[in-house]
Amino acid sequence: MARLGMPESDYPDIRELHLFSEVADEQFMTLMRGGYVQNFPPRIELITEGDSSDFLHIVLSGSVDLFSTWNGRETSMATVWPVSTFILAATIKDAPYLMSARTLEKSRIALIPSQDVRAVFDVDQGFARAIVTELAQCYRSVIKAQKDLKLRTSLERLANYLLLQQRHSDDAAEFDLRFEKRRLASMLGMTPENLSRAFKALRHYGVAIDGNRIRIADIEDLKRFAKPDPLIDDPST
Amino acid sequence: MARLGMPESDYPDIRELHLFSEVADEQFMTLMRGGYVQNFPPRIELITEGDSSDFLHIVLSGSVDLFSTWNGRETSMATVWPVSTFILAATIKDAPYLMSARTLEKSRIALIPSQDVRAVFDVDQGFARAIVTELAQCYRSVIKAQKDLKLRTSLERLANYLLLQQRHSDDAAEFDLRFEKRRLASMLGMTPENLSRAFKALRHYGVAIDGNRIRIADIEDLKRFAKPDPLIDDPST
DNA sequence: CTGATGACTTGATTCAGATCAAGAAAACAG
DNA sequence: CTGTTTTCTTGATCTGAATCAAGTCATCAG
Repeated sequence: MARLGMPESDYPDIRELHLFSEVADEQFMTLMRGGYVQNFPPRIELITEGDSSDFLHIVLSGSVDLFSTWNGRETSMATVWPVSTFILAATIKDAPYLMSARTLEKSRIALIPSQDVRAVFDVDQGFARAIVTELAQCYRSVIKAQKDLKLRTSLERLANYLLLQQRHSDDAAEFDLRFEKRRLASMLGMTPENLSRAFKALRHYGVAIDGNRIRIADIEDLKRFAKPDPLIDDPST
Repeated sequence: MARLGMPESDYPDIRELHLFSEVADEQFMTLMRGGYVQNFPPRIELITEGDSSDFLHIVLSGSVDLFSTWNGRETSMATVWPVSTFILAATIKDAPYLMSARTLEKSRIALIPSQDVRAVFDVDQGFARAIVTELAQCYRSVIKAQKDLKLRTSLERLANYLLLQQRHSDDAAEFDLRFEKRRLASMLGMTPENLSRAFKALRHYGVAIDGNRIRIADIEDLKRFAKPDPLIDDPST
């Protein structure tokens, strides 16, 4: 967890992010020079909801769980994979975090002071445009998640999640779940026990599970049940 | 529903919107000249999810329900009151609508061609900045809604909704519900039957209901149950 | 006023999903 | 390798909420 300056070797990965690709060189260097990089062990809480947003975070490697709590309950809201940013909205608005974040595994995180982000946003047209696109994308993702939650049962959510993960694995008939089941359950808005039962229930539609390994015998069969909809399940639109 | 040009009398209301307040006069006029205004009767579907986003919509009077459907089910996602815009994200991204919209009552709606919005966005720094703020605000609103849904029971959601409406009514002990109960139920993610029972259940915490009239006998009592949290319930943060 | 329509309420029942409890399997530390 | 811890699974039970079915109330056109 030692504090390092931002190593130049990390610049290219960040530069390739949609968010930074159109920033002028000079402004990009301003952001990089002001930022730094930390390596975190697993399960470290990076930010806590309610705190003020001092840094824009970028996951360079590992993964990060965004979660929220209320009245002793907790729920996973999203998982952030490399290379992407999180809590952009709070940074831009200079408002408190609405979600907490913790590392899921050993992770390398870049931190860029929020005031630098806001300053560059004010002077760099390309950066401003990229931020707009990014925020619009984030907004639409959450809307899709909300539709998923309000319109589907937990079994339907799981079925569609599996179809999406399969596409993510180049349509292979077999693939591994990307994270542990207890968190998957929380993401899908259900308990671990119920997830276990849901996997069993999907056997009727040709889904076999062995540990983290998923095998989908007949995609069309599963699709008939899951009824995937690009307006909910397609992350790109 | 007759098509009108945009009457100049509507300019001031739109100009006062946060989104347009920083736009240069010239660009503002461009947007206004390209737009137009329509009056719609109640329950007219303005846009349908999946369609391409040709216009940015602005509610000048009346109100609009944003809802989504899947597999024969339907849910209300949000209600838009004057004067504000909707489907900004789709307009900016030039992506299909994720939600449908219908008027709840007789409503006056301004429509501004999406391509004009994108064009002005490209040349007007003040507009770009306002769009970012607006999108960040929208994003955070949906995150709050999702926390509300995932972390609370329907009874808790109703209790917090009532507390919010009361604040909205200048903390009066009595106030009217702003829309019909069947839509409130859908907004809160429950059935009309269950909403009815939820109102009865809240009598234990001093909530009296007569038609659309709500009376909260002891706010502190209700708060003890509802446990309102600014990170979920405060629309301004 | 009267009948019709749609909104709301109430009760009975069903169902999805949570909770509780315990055991099995896997991961991990020493 | 061994004991410990954690995750995962399975079964039993409970609960929040949906559904089904009637009935009440309000609104409104004629």
